[in-house]
Amino acid sequence: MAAVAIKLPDCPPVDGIDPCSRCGARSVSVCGSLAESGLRQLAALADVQVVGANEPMVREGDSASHLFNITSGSVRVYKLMADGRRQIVGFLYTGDFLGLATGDSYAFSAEALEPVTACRFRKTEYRRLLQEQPLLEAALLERASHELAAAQDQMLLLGRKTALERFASFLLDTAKRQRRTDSVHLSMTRAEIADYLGLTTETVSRVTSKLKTSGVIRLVSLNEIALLRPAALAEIAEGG
Amino acid sequence: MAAVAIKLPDCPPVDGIDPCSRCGARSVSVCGSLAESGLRQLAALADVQVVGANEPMVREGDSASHLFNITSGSVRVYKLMADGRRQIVGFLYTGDFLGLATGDSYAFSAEALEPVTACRFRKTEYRRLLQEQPLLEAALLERASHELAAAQDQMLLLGRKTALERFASFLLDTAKRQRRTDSVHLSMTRAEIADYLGLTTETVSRVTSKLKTSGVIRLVSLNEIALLRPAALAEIAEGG
DNA sequence: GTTCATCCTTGATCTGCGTCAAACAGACGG
DNA sequence: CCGTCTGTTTGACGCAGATCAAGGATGAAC
Repeated sequence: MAAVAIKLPDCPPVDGIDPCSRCGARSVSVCGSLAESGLRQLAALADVQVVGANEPMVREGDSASHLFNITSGSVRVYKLMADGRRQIVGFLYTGDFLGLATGDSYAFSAEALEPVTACRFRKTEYRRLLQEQPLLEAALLERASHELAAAQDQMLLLGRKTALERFASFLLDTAKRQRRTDSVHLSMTRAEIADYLGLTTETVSRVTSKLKTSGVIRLVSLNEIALLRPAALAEIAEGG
Repeated sequence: MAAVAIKLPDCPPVDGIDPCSRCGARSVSVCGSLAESGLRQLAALADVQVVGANEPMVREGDSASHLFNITSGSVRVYKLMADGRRQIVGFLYTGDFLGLATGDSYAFSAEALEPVTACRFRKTEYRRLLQEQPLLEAALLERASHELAAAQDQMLLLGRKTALERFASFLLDTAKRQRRTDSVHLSMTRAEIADYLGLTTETVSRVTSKLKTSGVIRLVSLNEIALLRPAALAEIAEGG
């Protein structure tokens, strides 16, 4: 089934009942930078989109007509080579923005990892709004800066870290993004972790076992990992 | 010797003789987005900095007090691990902006590859100017988007490409940034190329020889490579 | 509960690139 | 011109992680 896009009714100017004001993602999104009036303008441009697990949101090469703000769920963003090699360039969660690194056409594909809701904007309309809302533009620039810094961390990881260091870094980073310190929930498969870390499924499985055996982590379930010794994990992640 | 920073005299409001209007980098920099008045404001904030080859511009961990616009020369931007492993996350050339991916402190070091001139700005002052000059902010956001897309390409390269594919990609990308199609000038050493591509000096040397032997490139000198068959190089870069 | 499909783990073997080592080539000062 | 220094190239060998292969766990459908 294709992703569903529902056009919201134009927001009536009644404080407190527009969709954004009740949106749980607002505090962690770029739209959190906007005041009432700006928020109403933004809401007027938004399609609320519901995407089922493993359904596509954008496809590499397609004309980059839309931008997205993830309001719940998680997303894999990846690039493919002609022979099928895949590099996942990021996982997105509630509050993340999809479409920053975009020219005329998308340079990546994005699919829901688990059911996703997102606000979808026409790029042209969003651009126009940015001109009127410098706070939103500043928030986007801030977000882009953080993503760029994260991308540089990932380059260090992919270019210079060992398999064990990569996985340790991944666990810590994911925990941090989930605002947790002693456990991580993994909404992706081992194969997806591998394609994010520049490894294979087997290697991810092996380093998981290694950390388990050495008492640094514990598998509560397949997707839930307890970080028993976060400091040791950090030490490993930095090559210590 | 430490980098020299010269404070420019406040620009007199005489058209045509302020430093920016004669700056060769303007057309390829974010400041190209500014009109006369904005440009004068920007010039008033700028220190013109001259940095000798291999001298530092920013050091990882230092408080991120300045931003830079490279007006000539080239720069290596890199991250280090505790044991000395280095990942070069980018090479900067004329027109490039240094400091986008920056929080409170620099997450990378940057050093001149060859003698560099740059406009240096206090971050606090630059931020204030951004609020008054939405065109500049938009240009920066645009720049950040491009860098993010480039970072994703680099993740694919580091995570999934072979040594030969990495080097071919590097040659094409560098040629493109130099607006050339049939030759590349390399202002960095083999070791620096290696640290950019997640390889070793020896491997870079070996793949260079391989491309040379197969007639795809020719070494005009150590730093000047002729691209004899650019299409073949592109094919290799994409894994074809 | 049973069946099926998907995902995960573990073991054996292979290989691309790293490591170690040595010769070679420009650049520069004297 | 020669010696020195730094950077590059090439060869021999080793290893981290890929590949190949086989079981084991998990969960959804019925």
